[in-house]
Amino acid sequence: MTQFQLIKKSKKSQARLSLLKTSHGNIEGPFFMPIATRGAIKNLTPEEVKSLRSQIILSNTYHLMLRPGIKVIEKIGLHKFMNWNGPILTDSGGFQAYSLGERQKQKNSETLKQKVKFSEKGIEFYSEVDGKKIFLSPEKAIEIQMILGSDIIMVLDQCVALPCDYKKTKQAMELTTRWANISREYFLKNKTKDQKLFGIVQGGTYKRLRLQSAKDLAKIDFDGYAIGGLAVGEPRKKMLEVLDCVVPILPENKSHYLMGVGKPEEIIETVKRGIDMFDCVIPTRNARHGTIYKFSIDSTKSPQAFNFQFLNKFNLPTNKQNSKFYEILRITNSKFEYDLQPIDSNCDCYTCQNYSRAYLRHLFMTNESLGFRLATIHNLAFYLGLMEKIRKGILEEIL
RNA sequence: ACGGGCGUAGCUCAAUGGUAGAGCUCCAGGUUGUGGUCCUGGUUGUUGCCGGUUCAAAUCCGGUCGCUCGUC
Repeated sequence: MTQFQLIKKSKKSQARLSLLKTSHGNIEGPFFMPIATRGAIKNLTPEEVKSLRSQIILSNTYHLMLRPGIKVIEKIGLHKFMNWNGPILTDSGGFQAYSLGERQKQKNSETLKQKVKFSEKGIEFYSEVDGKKIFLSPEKAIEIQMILGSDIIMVLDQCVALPCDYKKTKQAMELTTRWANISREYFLKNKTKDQKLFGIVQGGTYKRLRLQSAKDLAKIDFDGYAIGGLAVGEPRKKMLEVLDCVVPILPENKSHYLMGVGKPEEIIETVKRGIDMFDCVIPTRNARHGTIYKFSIDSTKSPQAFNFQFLNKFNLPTNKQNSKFYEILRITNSKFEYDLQPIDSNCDCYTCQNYSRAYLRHLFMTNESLGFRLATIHNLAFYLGLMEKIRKGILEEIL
C-alpha cells in the first residue's frame, strides 16, 4: 500500500495535489496543520477543530514530555488522551532548542533562564516547568514520539538563528544529517505500528548547504521531507530562492513539508514551488491578539475569483496590495464599535454565522475569553478554507 | 445660608513657583516547527473663567462659575 499518492501535478507550476494515508485517516494536500503544542488548540475543543474540517493537528514532544509527561500519556496514547481521533504530527523539540536558546541570545536577554547546549549526542535543556536538566538525543526524541502514538514523527534537528556564518551553519546542517541517520535506524528497529518518520533539511540561507542537506537526506528513505530553519527573519525572497533549489532534489513521491510557514501569500507561493504541508501559529496566536483574517472577495466563489498570481514577481507586497485577496481586521479598532455585520458574511464558520464585529470587539475590550475562542474559530476557518481553495485551484488548473 | 474640599488630555488622576506627565482609551505597525491576555511606536491640553503678584503661575492672591461633602 502506498502511503503517499500524487493525485495531480499542476501544469502551471510545481504545485501538487496529494493524498497522505495514516491510520487515523487520509489527508488531502496541500494541507495546513493547526498547532496544539501542549495537546490542545488553544481555546477550542478537538470536536470544534474537527467541525472546522481540520484534517490533522500538530503537537510538541518537548512540551508534552515536560507536562504532563509521557508516563500519563503512554497508557492510552495522545489521541485518546486529548480526544482527537484524526492524525497528529509531533515536532521533535529541535525548534524549541533554537527558540529557547539561540533566539533568546539574539534578543539580548542578559539573564538567560533557559540554557541550551548542543553536543554530538543531543541537546541539553533545563525544564521550564521545574528547572530540572533534560537531555534529548535523536533516539530519545523518536522514542517519545512513538510512545505518544504520533502519526508523523519528526527527527531531532538543529536550527540556527539567522544571520549565521557559513561554518556554523554547515556544522549544524551536518549534525542534523548525522542525527537523521541515527533516527531512521532507531525508528526501523523499534517500529511497532503505523507511524511515519520525516527528515528535516537545514542549511540556513546558503544554497550550497541546502543542496547538500537535501541530497544527503534524500538518500535516507524517509516517509516525508521537511524544510526547517526558514521564516525566521530572513527576507522572503531568500526563503523562496532556497525552496527553488531544495524542493527539486526531494523525492517526488514523498510529502514536502515547510515548517512554521506562514502568511497566506507565503503559503500560496510555496505551494507553487512544490510544498504539500504547513503549520503556523499565525491564525491561532493572532486570533488571541485580536488580529482577524478575512477574504476580501466572496469566499464561496470558485478559485477563479482569487488572484493567486499576486506574488508572482518578487516585488513583495504590503498588506494593502494583498487587499485584492484577503484583509486583516484589528478587531479592537474603534471603527468596529457599531459594526453589527459579521467578520465575513460569506464565511460559514460558527463565529460568522452568529456574532457581529461589534460584539467581538466588545469581548476583546473586556478581555472575555469567549472573544479568543470566536476569533480562533474564524481564523482557522480562514486558513483551512484557503487550503481548500488552493486544492481546488490546482484541480481546476489555475494555480 | 454658612463652612470645607475639588476643578489639569476623551476618562481616572500626578506634577507646590522654574520645559505639564502617567495609566486606560484612541491611532498605526508587528507577531512564522506557540515561553498563553503580547511587543514597538504615535496623537491629544488656552491647567473652568476673569484679573492681580512675580523675571517666571497649574501652583500664590482676589473675584467669578461649576461640582461635591458637612452643618443649620
